[in-house]
Amino acid sequence: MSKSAQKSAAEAGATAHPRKRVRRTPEEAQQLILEKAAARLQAHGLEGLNLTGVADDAGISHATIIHHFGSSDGMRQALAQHMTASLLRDVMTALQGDVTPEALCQDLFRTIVDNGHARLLAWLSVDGDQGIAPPDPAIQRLFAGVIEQVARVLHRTAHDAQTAAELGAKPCPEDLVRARNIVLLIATTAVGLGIGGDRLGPVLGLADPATGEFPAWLANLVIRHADDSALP
Amino acid sequence: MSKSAQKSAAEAGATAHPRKRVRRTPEEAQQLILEKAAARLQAHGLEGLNLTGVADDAGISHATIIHHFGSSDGMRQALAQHMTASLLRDVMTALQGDVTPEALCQDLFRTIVDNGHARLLAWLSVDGDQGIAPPDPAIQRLFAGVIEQVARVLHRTAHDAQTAAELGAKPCPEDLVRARNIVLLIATTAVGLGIGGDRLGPVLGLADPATGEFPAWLANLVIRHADDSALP
DNA sequence: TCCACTACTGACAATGATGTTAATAGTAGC
DNA sequence: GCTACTATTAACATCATTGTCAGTAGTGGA
Repeated sequence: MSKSAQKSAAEAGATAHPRKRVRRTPEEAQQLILEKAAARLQAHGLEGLNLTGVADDAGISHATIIHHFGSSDGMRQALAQHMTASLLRDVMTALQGDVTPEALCQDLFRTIVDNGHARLLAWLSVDGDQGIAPPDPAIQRLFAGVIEQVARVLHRTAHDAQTAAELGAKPCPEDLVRARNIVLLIATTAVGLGIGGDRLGPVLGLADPATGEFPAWLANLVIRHADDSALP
Repeated sequence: MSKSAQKSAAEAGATAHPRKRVRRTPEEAQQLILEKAAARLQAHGLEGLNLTGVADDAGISHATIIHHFGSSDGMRQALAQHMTASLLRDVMTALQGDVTPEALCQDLFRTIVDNGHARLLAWLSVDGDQGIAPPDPAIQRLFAGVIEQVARVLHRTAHDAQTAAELGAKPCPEDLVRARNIVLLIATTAVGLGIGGDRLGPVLGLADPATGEFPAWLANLVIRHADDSALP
């Protein structure tokens, strides 16, 4: 039981001096808290994502976190939304650039596994007071953008039509349907890898599923299937 | 916060009578505990999977669980192995029967989502003292069997060779490689769906990802790709 | 300068989970 | 029946975390 890594440099002195107060705007305070929370998640896993731990790292009292997020669960929900949005923005950028699907999958899986997105989502799903909160509108828009962009890539791959005009045009409905399925597949796979990949891989004879050849295989599978029609 | 559903019928009287003791063999006791634990997991989610809760449901004291499994974490590890083995046996049976891949995927996903396999794995990965324990030899064998059987199905689909002789033969190495990837893909997807499927689906415009057409789409994608060669 | 507002804090209470221990009670073997 | 063994138990001790509350201290606006 690795119940270490608590309490940062704060309160090293013997006599408990009242802490020097720093007054921030609510936005600044929330930003600071989410920053430290994300760092703790990555460094110590989810058990490090508690009020006192995050508060210590941020140099504030845990009551302050409750003040801003309402509860411990509120903090984690906010962090999940924060991380998801950031991740989706990265994916969007990659999709708009000239990153190959293989490279995108590899990057995405590695990021999710390393940064703990999957585990945070898992925690919320498992222990959260209200499960995973419904994504806010900004995240919904980001997802919609990713789907649309994937549909464009599918269309391009299938028809070899690379003119700027066609790429800018609205994707056709069939491509959108495929894109939805593909995004769901990639997202769920990423979460699954983040949770059980390190155990599942060795059992299946695949050393490091999140960074080995599996992501490339998956990307290839999805892309090559792009020009197939729907179910027979 | 549904913090109810604690304490079963036990100890309803005012005066705390000493509990009637039932002495079981260790196997019986462990069986009973795992049974009640699985039921609690399905009914109340993971927060119901604690010593006192399971003990109350089983009509025993929580110290008994510690006696048999060493710790709270030990109980959950054992439950994970128990459920995984049971699930793999079901998959094996389905693969050996004449179940279509689409139906198999749908069944598998629904089972995992409903029974909480994914969430339990998630918990172990997230909060477990030692993460997810390495699968025991029995589970390793089950996985190997599933991979081999999937390889056979791939071979059959690709070459249309349905003679009993060919089906019984050892699968060729390329089929095995594909089977490994496919099993990993299906497994991680199942876990991902169990964790975030209910939130992810609506966002992506897919109502019920675990039981809708997504599983069939995925099975189809995997099977139709079976005769493709490796990465280009 | 003063004042209202609120971000912030320390101390406390409540909770609930986990694990330990010494004692108790079934049960198998003699 | 007696005894050794151990499954089982109640009570206790520990611990972490969460949340509350009344008071404190920065800060912007008058």
